[in-house]
Parts: sequence; C-alpha cells; structure tokens
Amino acid sequence: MPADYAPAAHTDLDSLEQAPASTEAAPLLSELEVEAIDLFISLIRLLGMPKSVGELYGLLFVSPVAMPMEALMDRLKMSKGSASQGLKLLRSFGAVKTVYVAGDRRDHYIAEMDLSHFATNFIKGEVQPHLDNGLRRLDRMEKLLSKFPSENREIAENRLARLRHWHEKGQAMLPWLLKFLVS
Amino acid sequence: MPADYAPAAHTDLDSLEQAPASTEAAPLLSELEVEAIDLFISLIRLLGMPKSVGELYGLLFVSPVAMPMEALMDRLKMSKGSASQGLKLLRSFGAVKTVYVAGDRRDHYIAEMDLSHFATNFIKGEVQPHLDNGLRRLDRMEKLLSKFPSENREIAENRLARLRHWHEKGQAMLPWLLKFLVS
DNA sequence: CGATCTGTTCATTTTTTTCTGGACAGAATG
DNA sequence: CATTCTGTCCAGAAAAAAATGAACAGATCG
Repeated sequence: MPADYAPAAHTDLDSLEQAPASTEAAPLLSELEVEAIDLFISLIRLLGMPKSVGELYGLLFVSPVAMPMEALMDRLKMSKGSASQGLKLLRSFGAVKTVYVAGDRRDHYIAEMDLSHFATNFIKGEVQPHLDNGLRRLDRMEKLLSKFPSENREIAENRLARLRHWHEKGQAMLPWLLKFLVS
Repeated sequence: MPADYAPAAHTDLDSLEQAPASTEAAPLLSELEVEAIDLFISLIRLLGMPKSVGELYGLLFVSPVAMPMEALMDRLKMSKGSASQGLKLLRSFGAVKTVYVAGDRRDHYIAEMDLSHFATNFIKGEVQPHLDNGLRRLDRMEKLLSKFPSENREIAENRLARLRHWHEKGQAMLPWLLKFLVS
C-alpha cells in the first residue's frame, strides 16, 4: 500500500547524514522524511483524502523550516496543480499555515503541530454533514412508511427505529470524540 | 453523491403500495428501499467500501424476508461477481448472515440488525492494523533520528513525541469507542 | 506601465478502484 | 455417475478518483 519513495539524502533536516555523493541527479528525500510521509499518507487515506495531501503534510511535518510551494513540488516531484490543491485543502482544515519570510514574496508553509484543529474541522466538515443527511433520510423513510398499512409495516418500523438509534449514537459520539481529541 | 435509483414498485415489503401497472418491464425498487440503499451507500462509502456493498446491505436491511443472492442481483441489477464478493465482505464483518430456508439449497441472506458486531470487526480489522503499522513506523523514525546529532535533532524529536502522543490518543480511543458502540 | 513572479483553476491524461461475466469447482439431484 | 444448480474467482472492461500541466489572474517589481 505505501508508495515506496527513493530512500535518499540532502534535506535541511538531515544534511548531516552520510552524503551518498550520487553520480546521478541528487536524490530527494531522507529516510526519515520517507517514513513520515508514508505515515501520513496512510493516515490521510484512512480519512479518504488523496495521497498527495499526505505527502505534503508528511514532509512539512518533519521539516524544521518553512517551505514554499515550489520546494514541496521539487522534493516530492509533484505537479503544481496537486501541490496547490493539496495545500489549499490542508489550509482549509487548519493542518498547515503560512508564515512570513522576509524578502520572499512566496508563501512559506509550516505544518500545524496541534492536530486538534484538523480533527475538529474534519469532523465538522466531513462527518457531521453525513449524519445530518442521514437524519433527513430517516425522516423521509418514516414518512414513506406511514403510507403502507401492511403487516410488514411493523417489521419495517422496528428496523427504522434501530437505525435511528444508531444515528443517535453517532450523533452523541461526536462531541465526546471532539473533547477527547482536543484534550 | 448518492446514486439515484429508479423510484419504483412491487417489493415484498410494499406490495400494498399503489401498483403503477407499468407498461414497461417492471420497475425494481420501492421508494423506501431506495432511501435505505442510499443511506447505506453513504455510510459504507464513509468507511471506504465499494458502493455495491452498501446497496446489498441497504436492501437486506429493509427486506422483511431472507433473500438469496440471485434476488439481490436481480433487484439491484448487479453482477454475480459483485454480489458474491460484496456478500462475502458483509459476512466477514458479521453484517449479514445466512439462514436456512426449507426446500431451497441456495443461501438466503438477512441483514444482521445489531451493527455492533460490524463495528467491532471493522475497528479490529481495518483501524487497529493501521495504528499498529503507525507504531512500527514511529519506532523506526526514532531509530533513524538517533543517528543524526544535528541541532535540528531536538526539533525533530519534539515532533516525533507529539506524533507519538497522537498515536497513543488514537490507541486509547478505540476501546472506548467499542464500548460506546456496543452499549 | 511592461515584465516577471506566484499561485489557482480546470480540461485532459493517468492511475486506481470497482464491476462484469464467464470459466470453474463442489454439492445436490435424479 | 452425469446433470444441474450455486456460488467463487479472476481477467478484462468500465467507472471513478487523482495528478498533470498549461492557461490564466493578480500581485509585485523595476
């Protein structure tokens, strides 16, 4: 599952590692960076976001310095479009932010270390709407159900009730989850 | 996002609804069924499973009678392959089970109404492995980190520690989540 | 201003995921 | 047994998701 990145060298963070003095074009990512990226790719995928987003966040997470978009594109060998969109998404979740760097008009990105914003925004933006939608659907189903007086109605009503119960459970869980994550 | 199913008639459940006496080939799914299917599709997608799985479970959920695979294929207009694989997956999570029907050698499926098995199996099978994997990666990263004595090491160590903290949080949350769901 | 530099958007291409339908294996039937 | 019936598996087709790169819009600079 995890993409295999070229294990390589010459980062800000690990310029002290053995320099491979490669004859080829310089390799791109240190082992540490590869591990971090892989970690975040799988995390991000679990949340249903594209892997490029995980790459971006992973690299920023271990980078001790702020990086402009171009640097991310170069190091990750990622297109401008993906980088731009991925960073936009990460910003929108508060997982990443830009910092001012004197004498450079590009935006420089750093990873937000406190992921609780991310978690909060993710839940509010991605999970809650699903639940709301589910509730609307449940109501519609109940309405439909009231129209047929068959003997099966009771069965169906029972099942709807169960479903509603699960919905409530989910609904009740989110606030708790948030509290837990922010703790 | 939700697929739009032909709103239609003549199910077991809703044979009492107005019969549209369609001139065409008989329509397939009642409104209620469509709602249920849509609901489960979006739930299932949220968990990263293919939509056909949601269709199967959704239809079984509202069906008052056990259905053989063939019936599911027919009603959902789904191929044998998808049906077979989807049901296999649902069985493996304990979301669905087969019941005996006298004089019919086909397996007849019913939806397991208590979704706590499903939730439990899902967490144990899909989430926990990710966490375990993450832990292994964290350890590897720590080992890598110990190799470079740069001034940046402290920064990196701090970040790893944060990551580990999140990992622990996730780890701690699962048992609680399970308890909550099974309640 | 005109030139350059940054970053966004979006039509197209590429990759990944999902679905399909037929070959197949095993079980029940007669 | 040979035949039919059920369901699984898997190679190829189709659909969906993600990545690319070029056109573009808005700064900023000289």
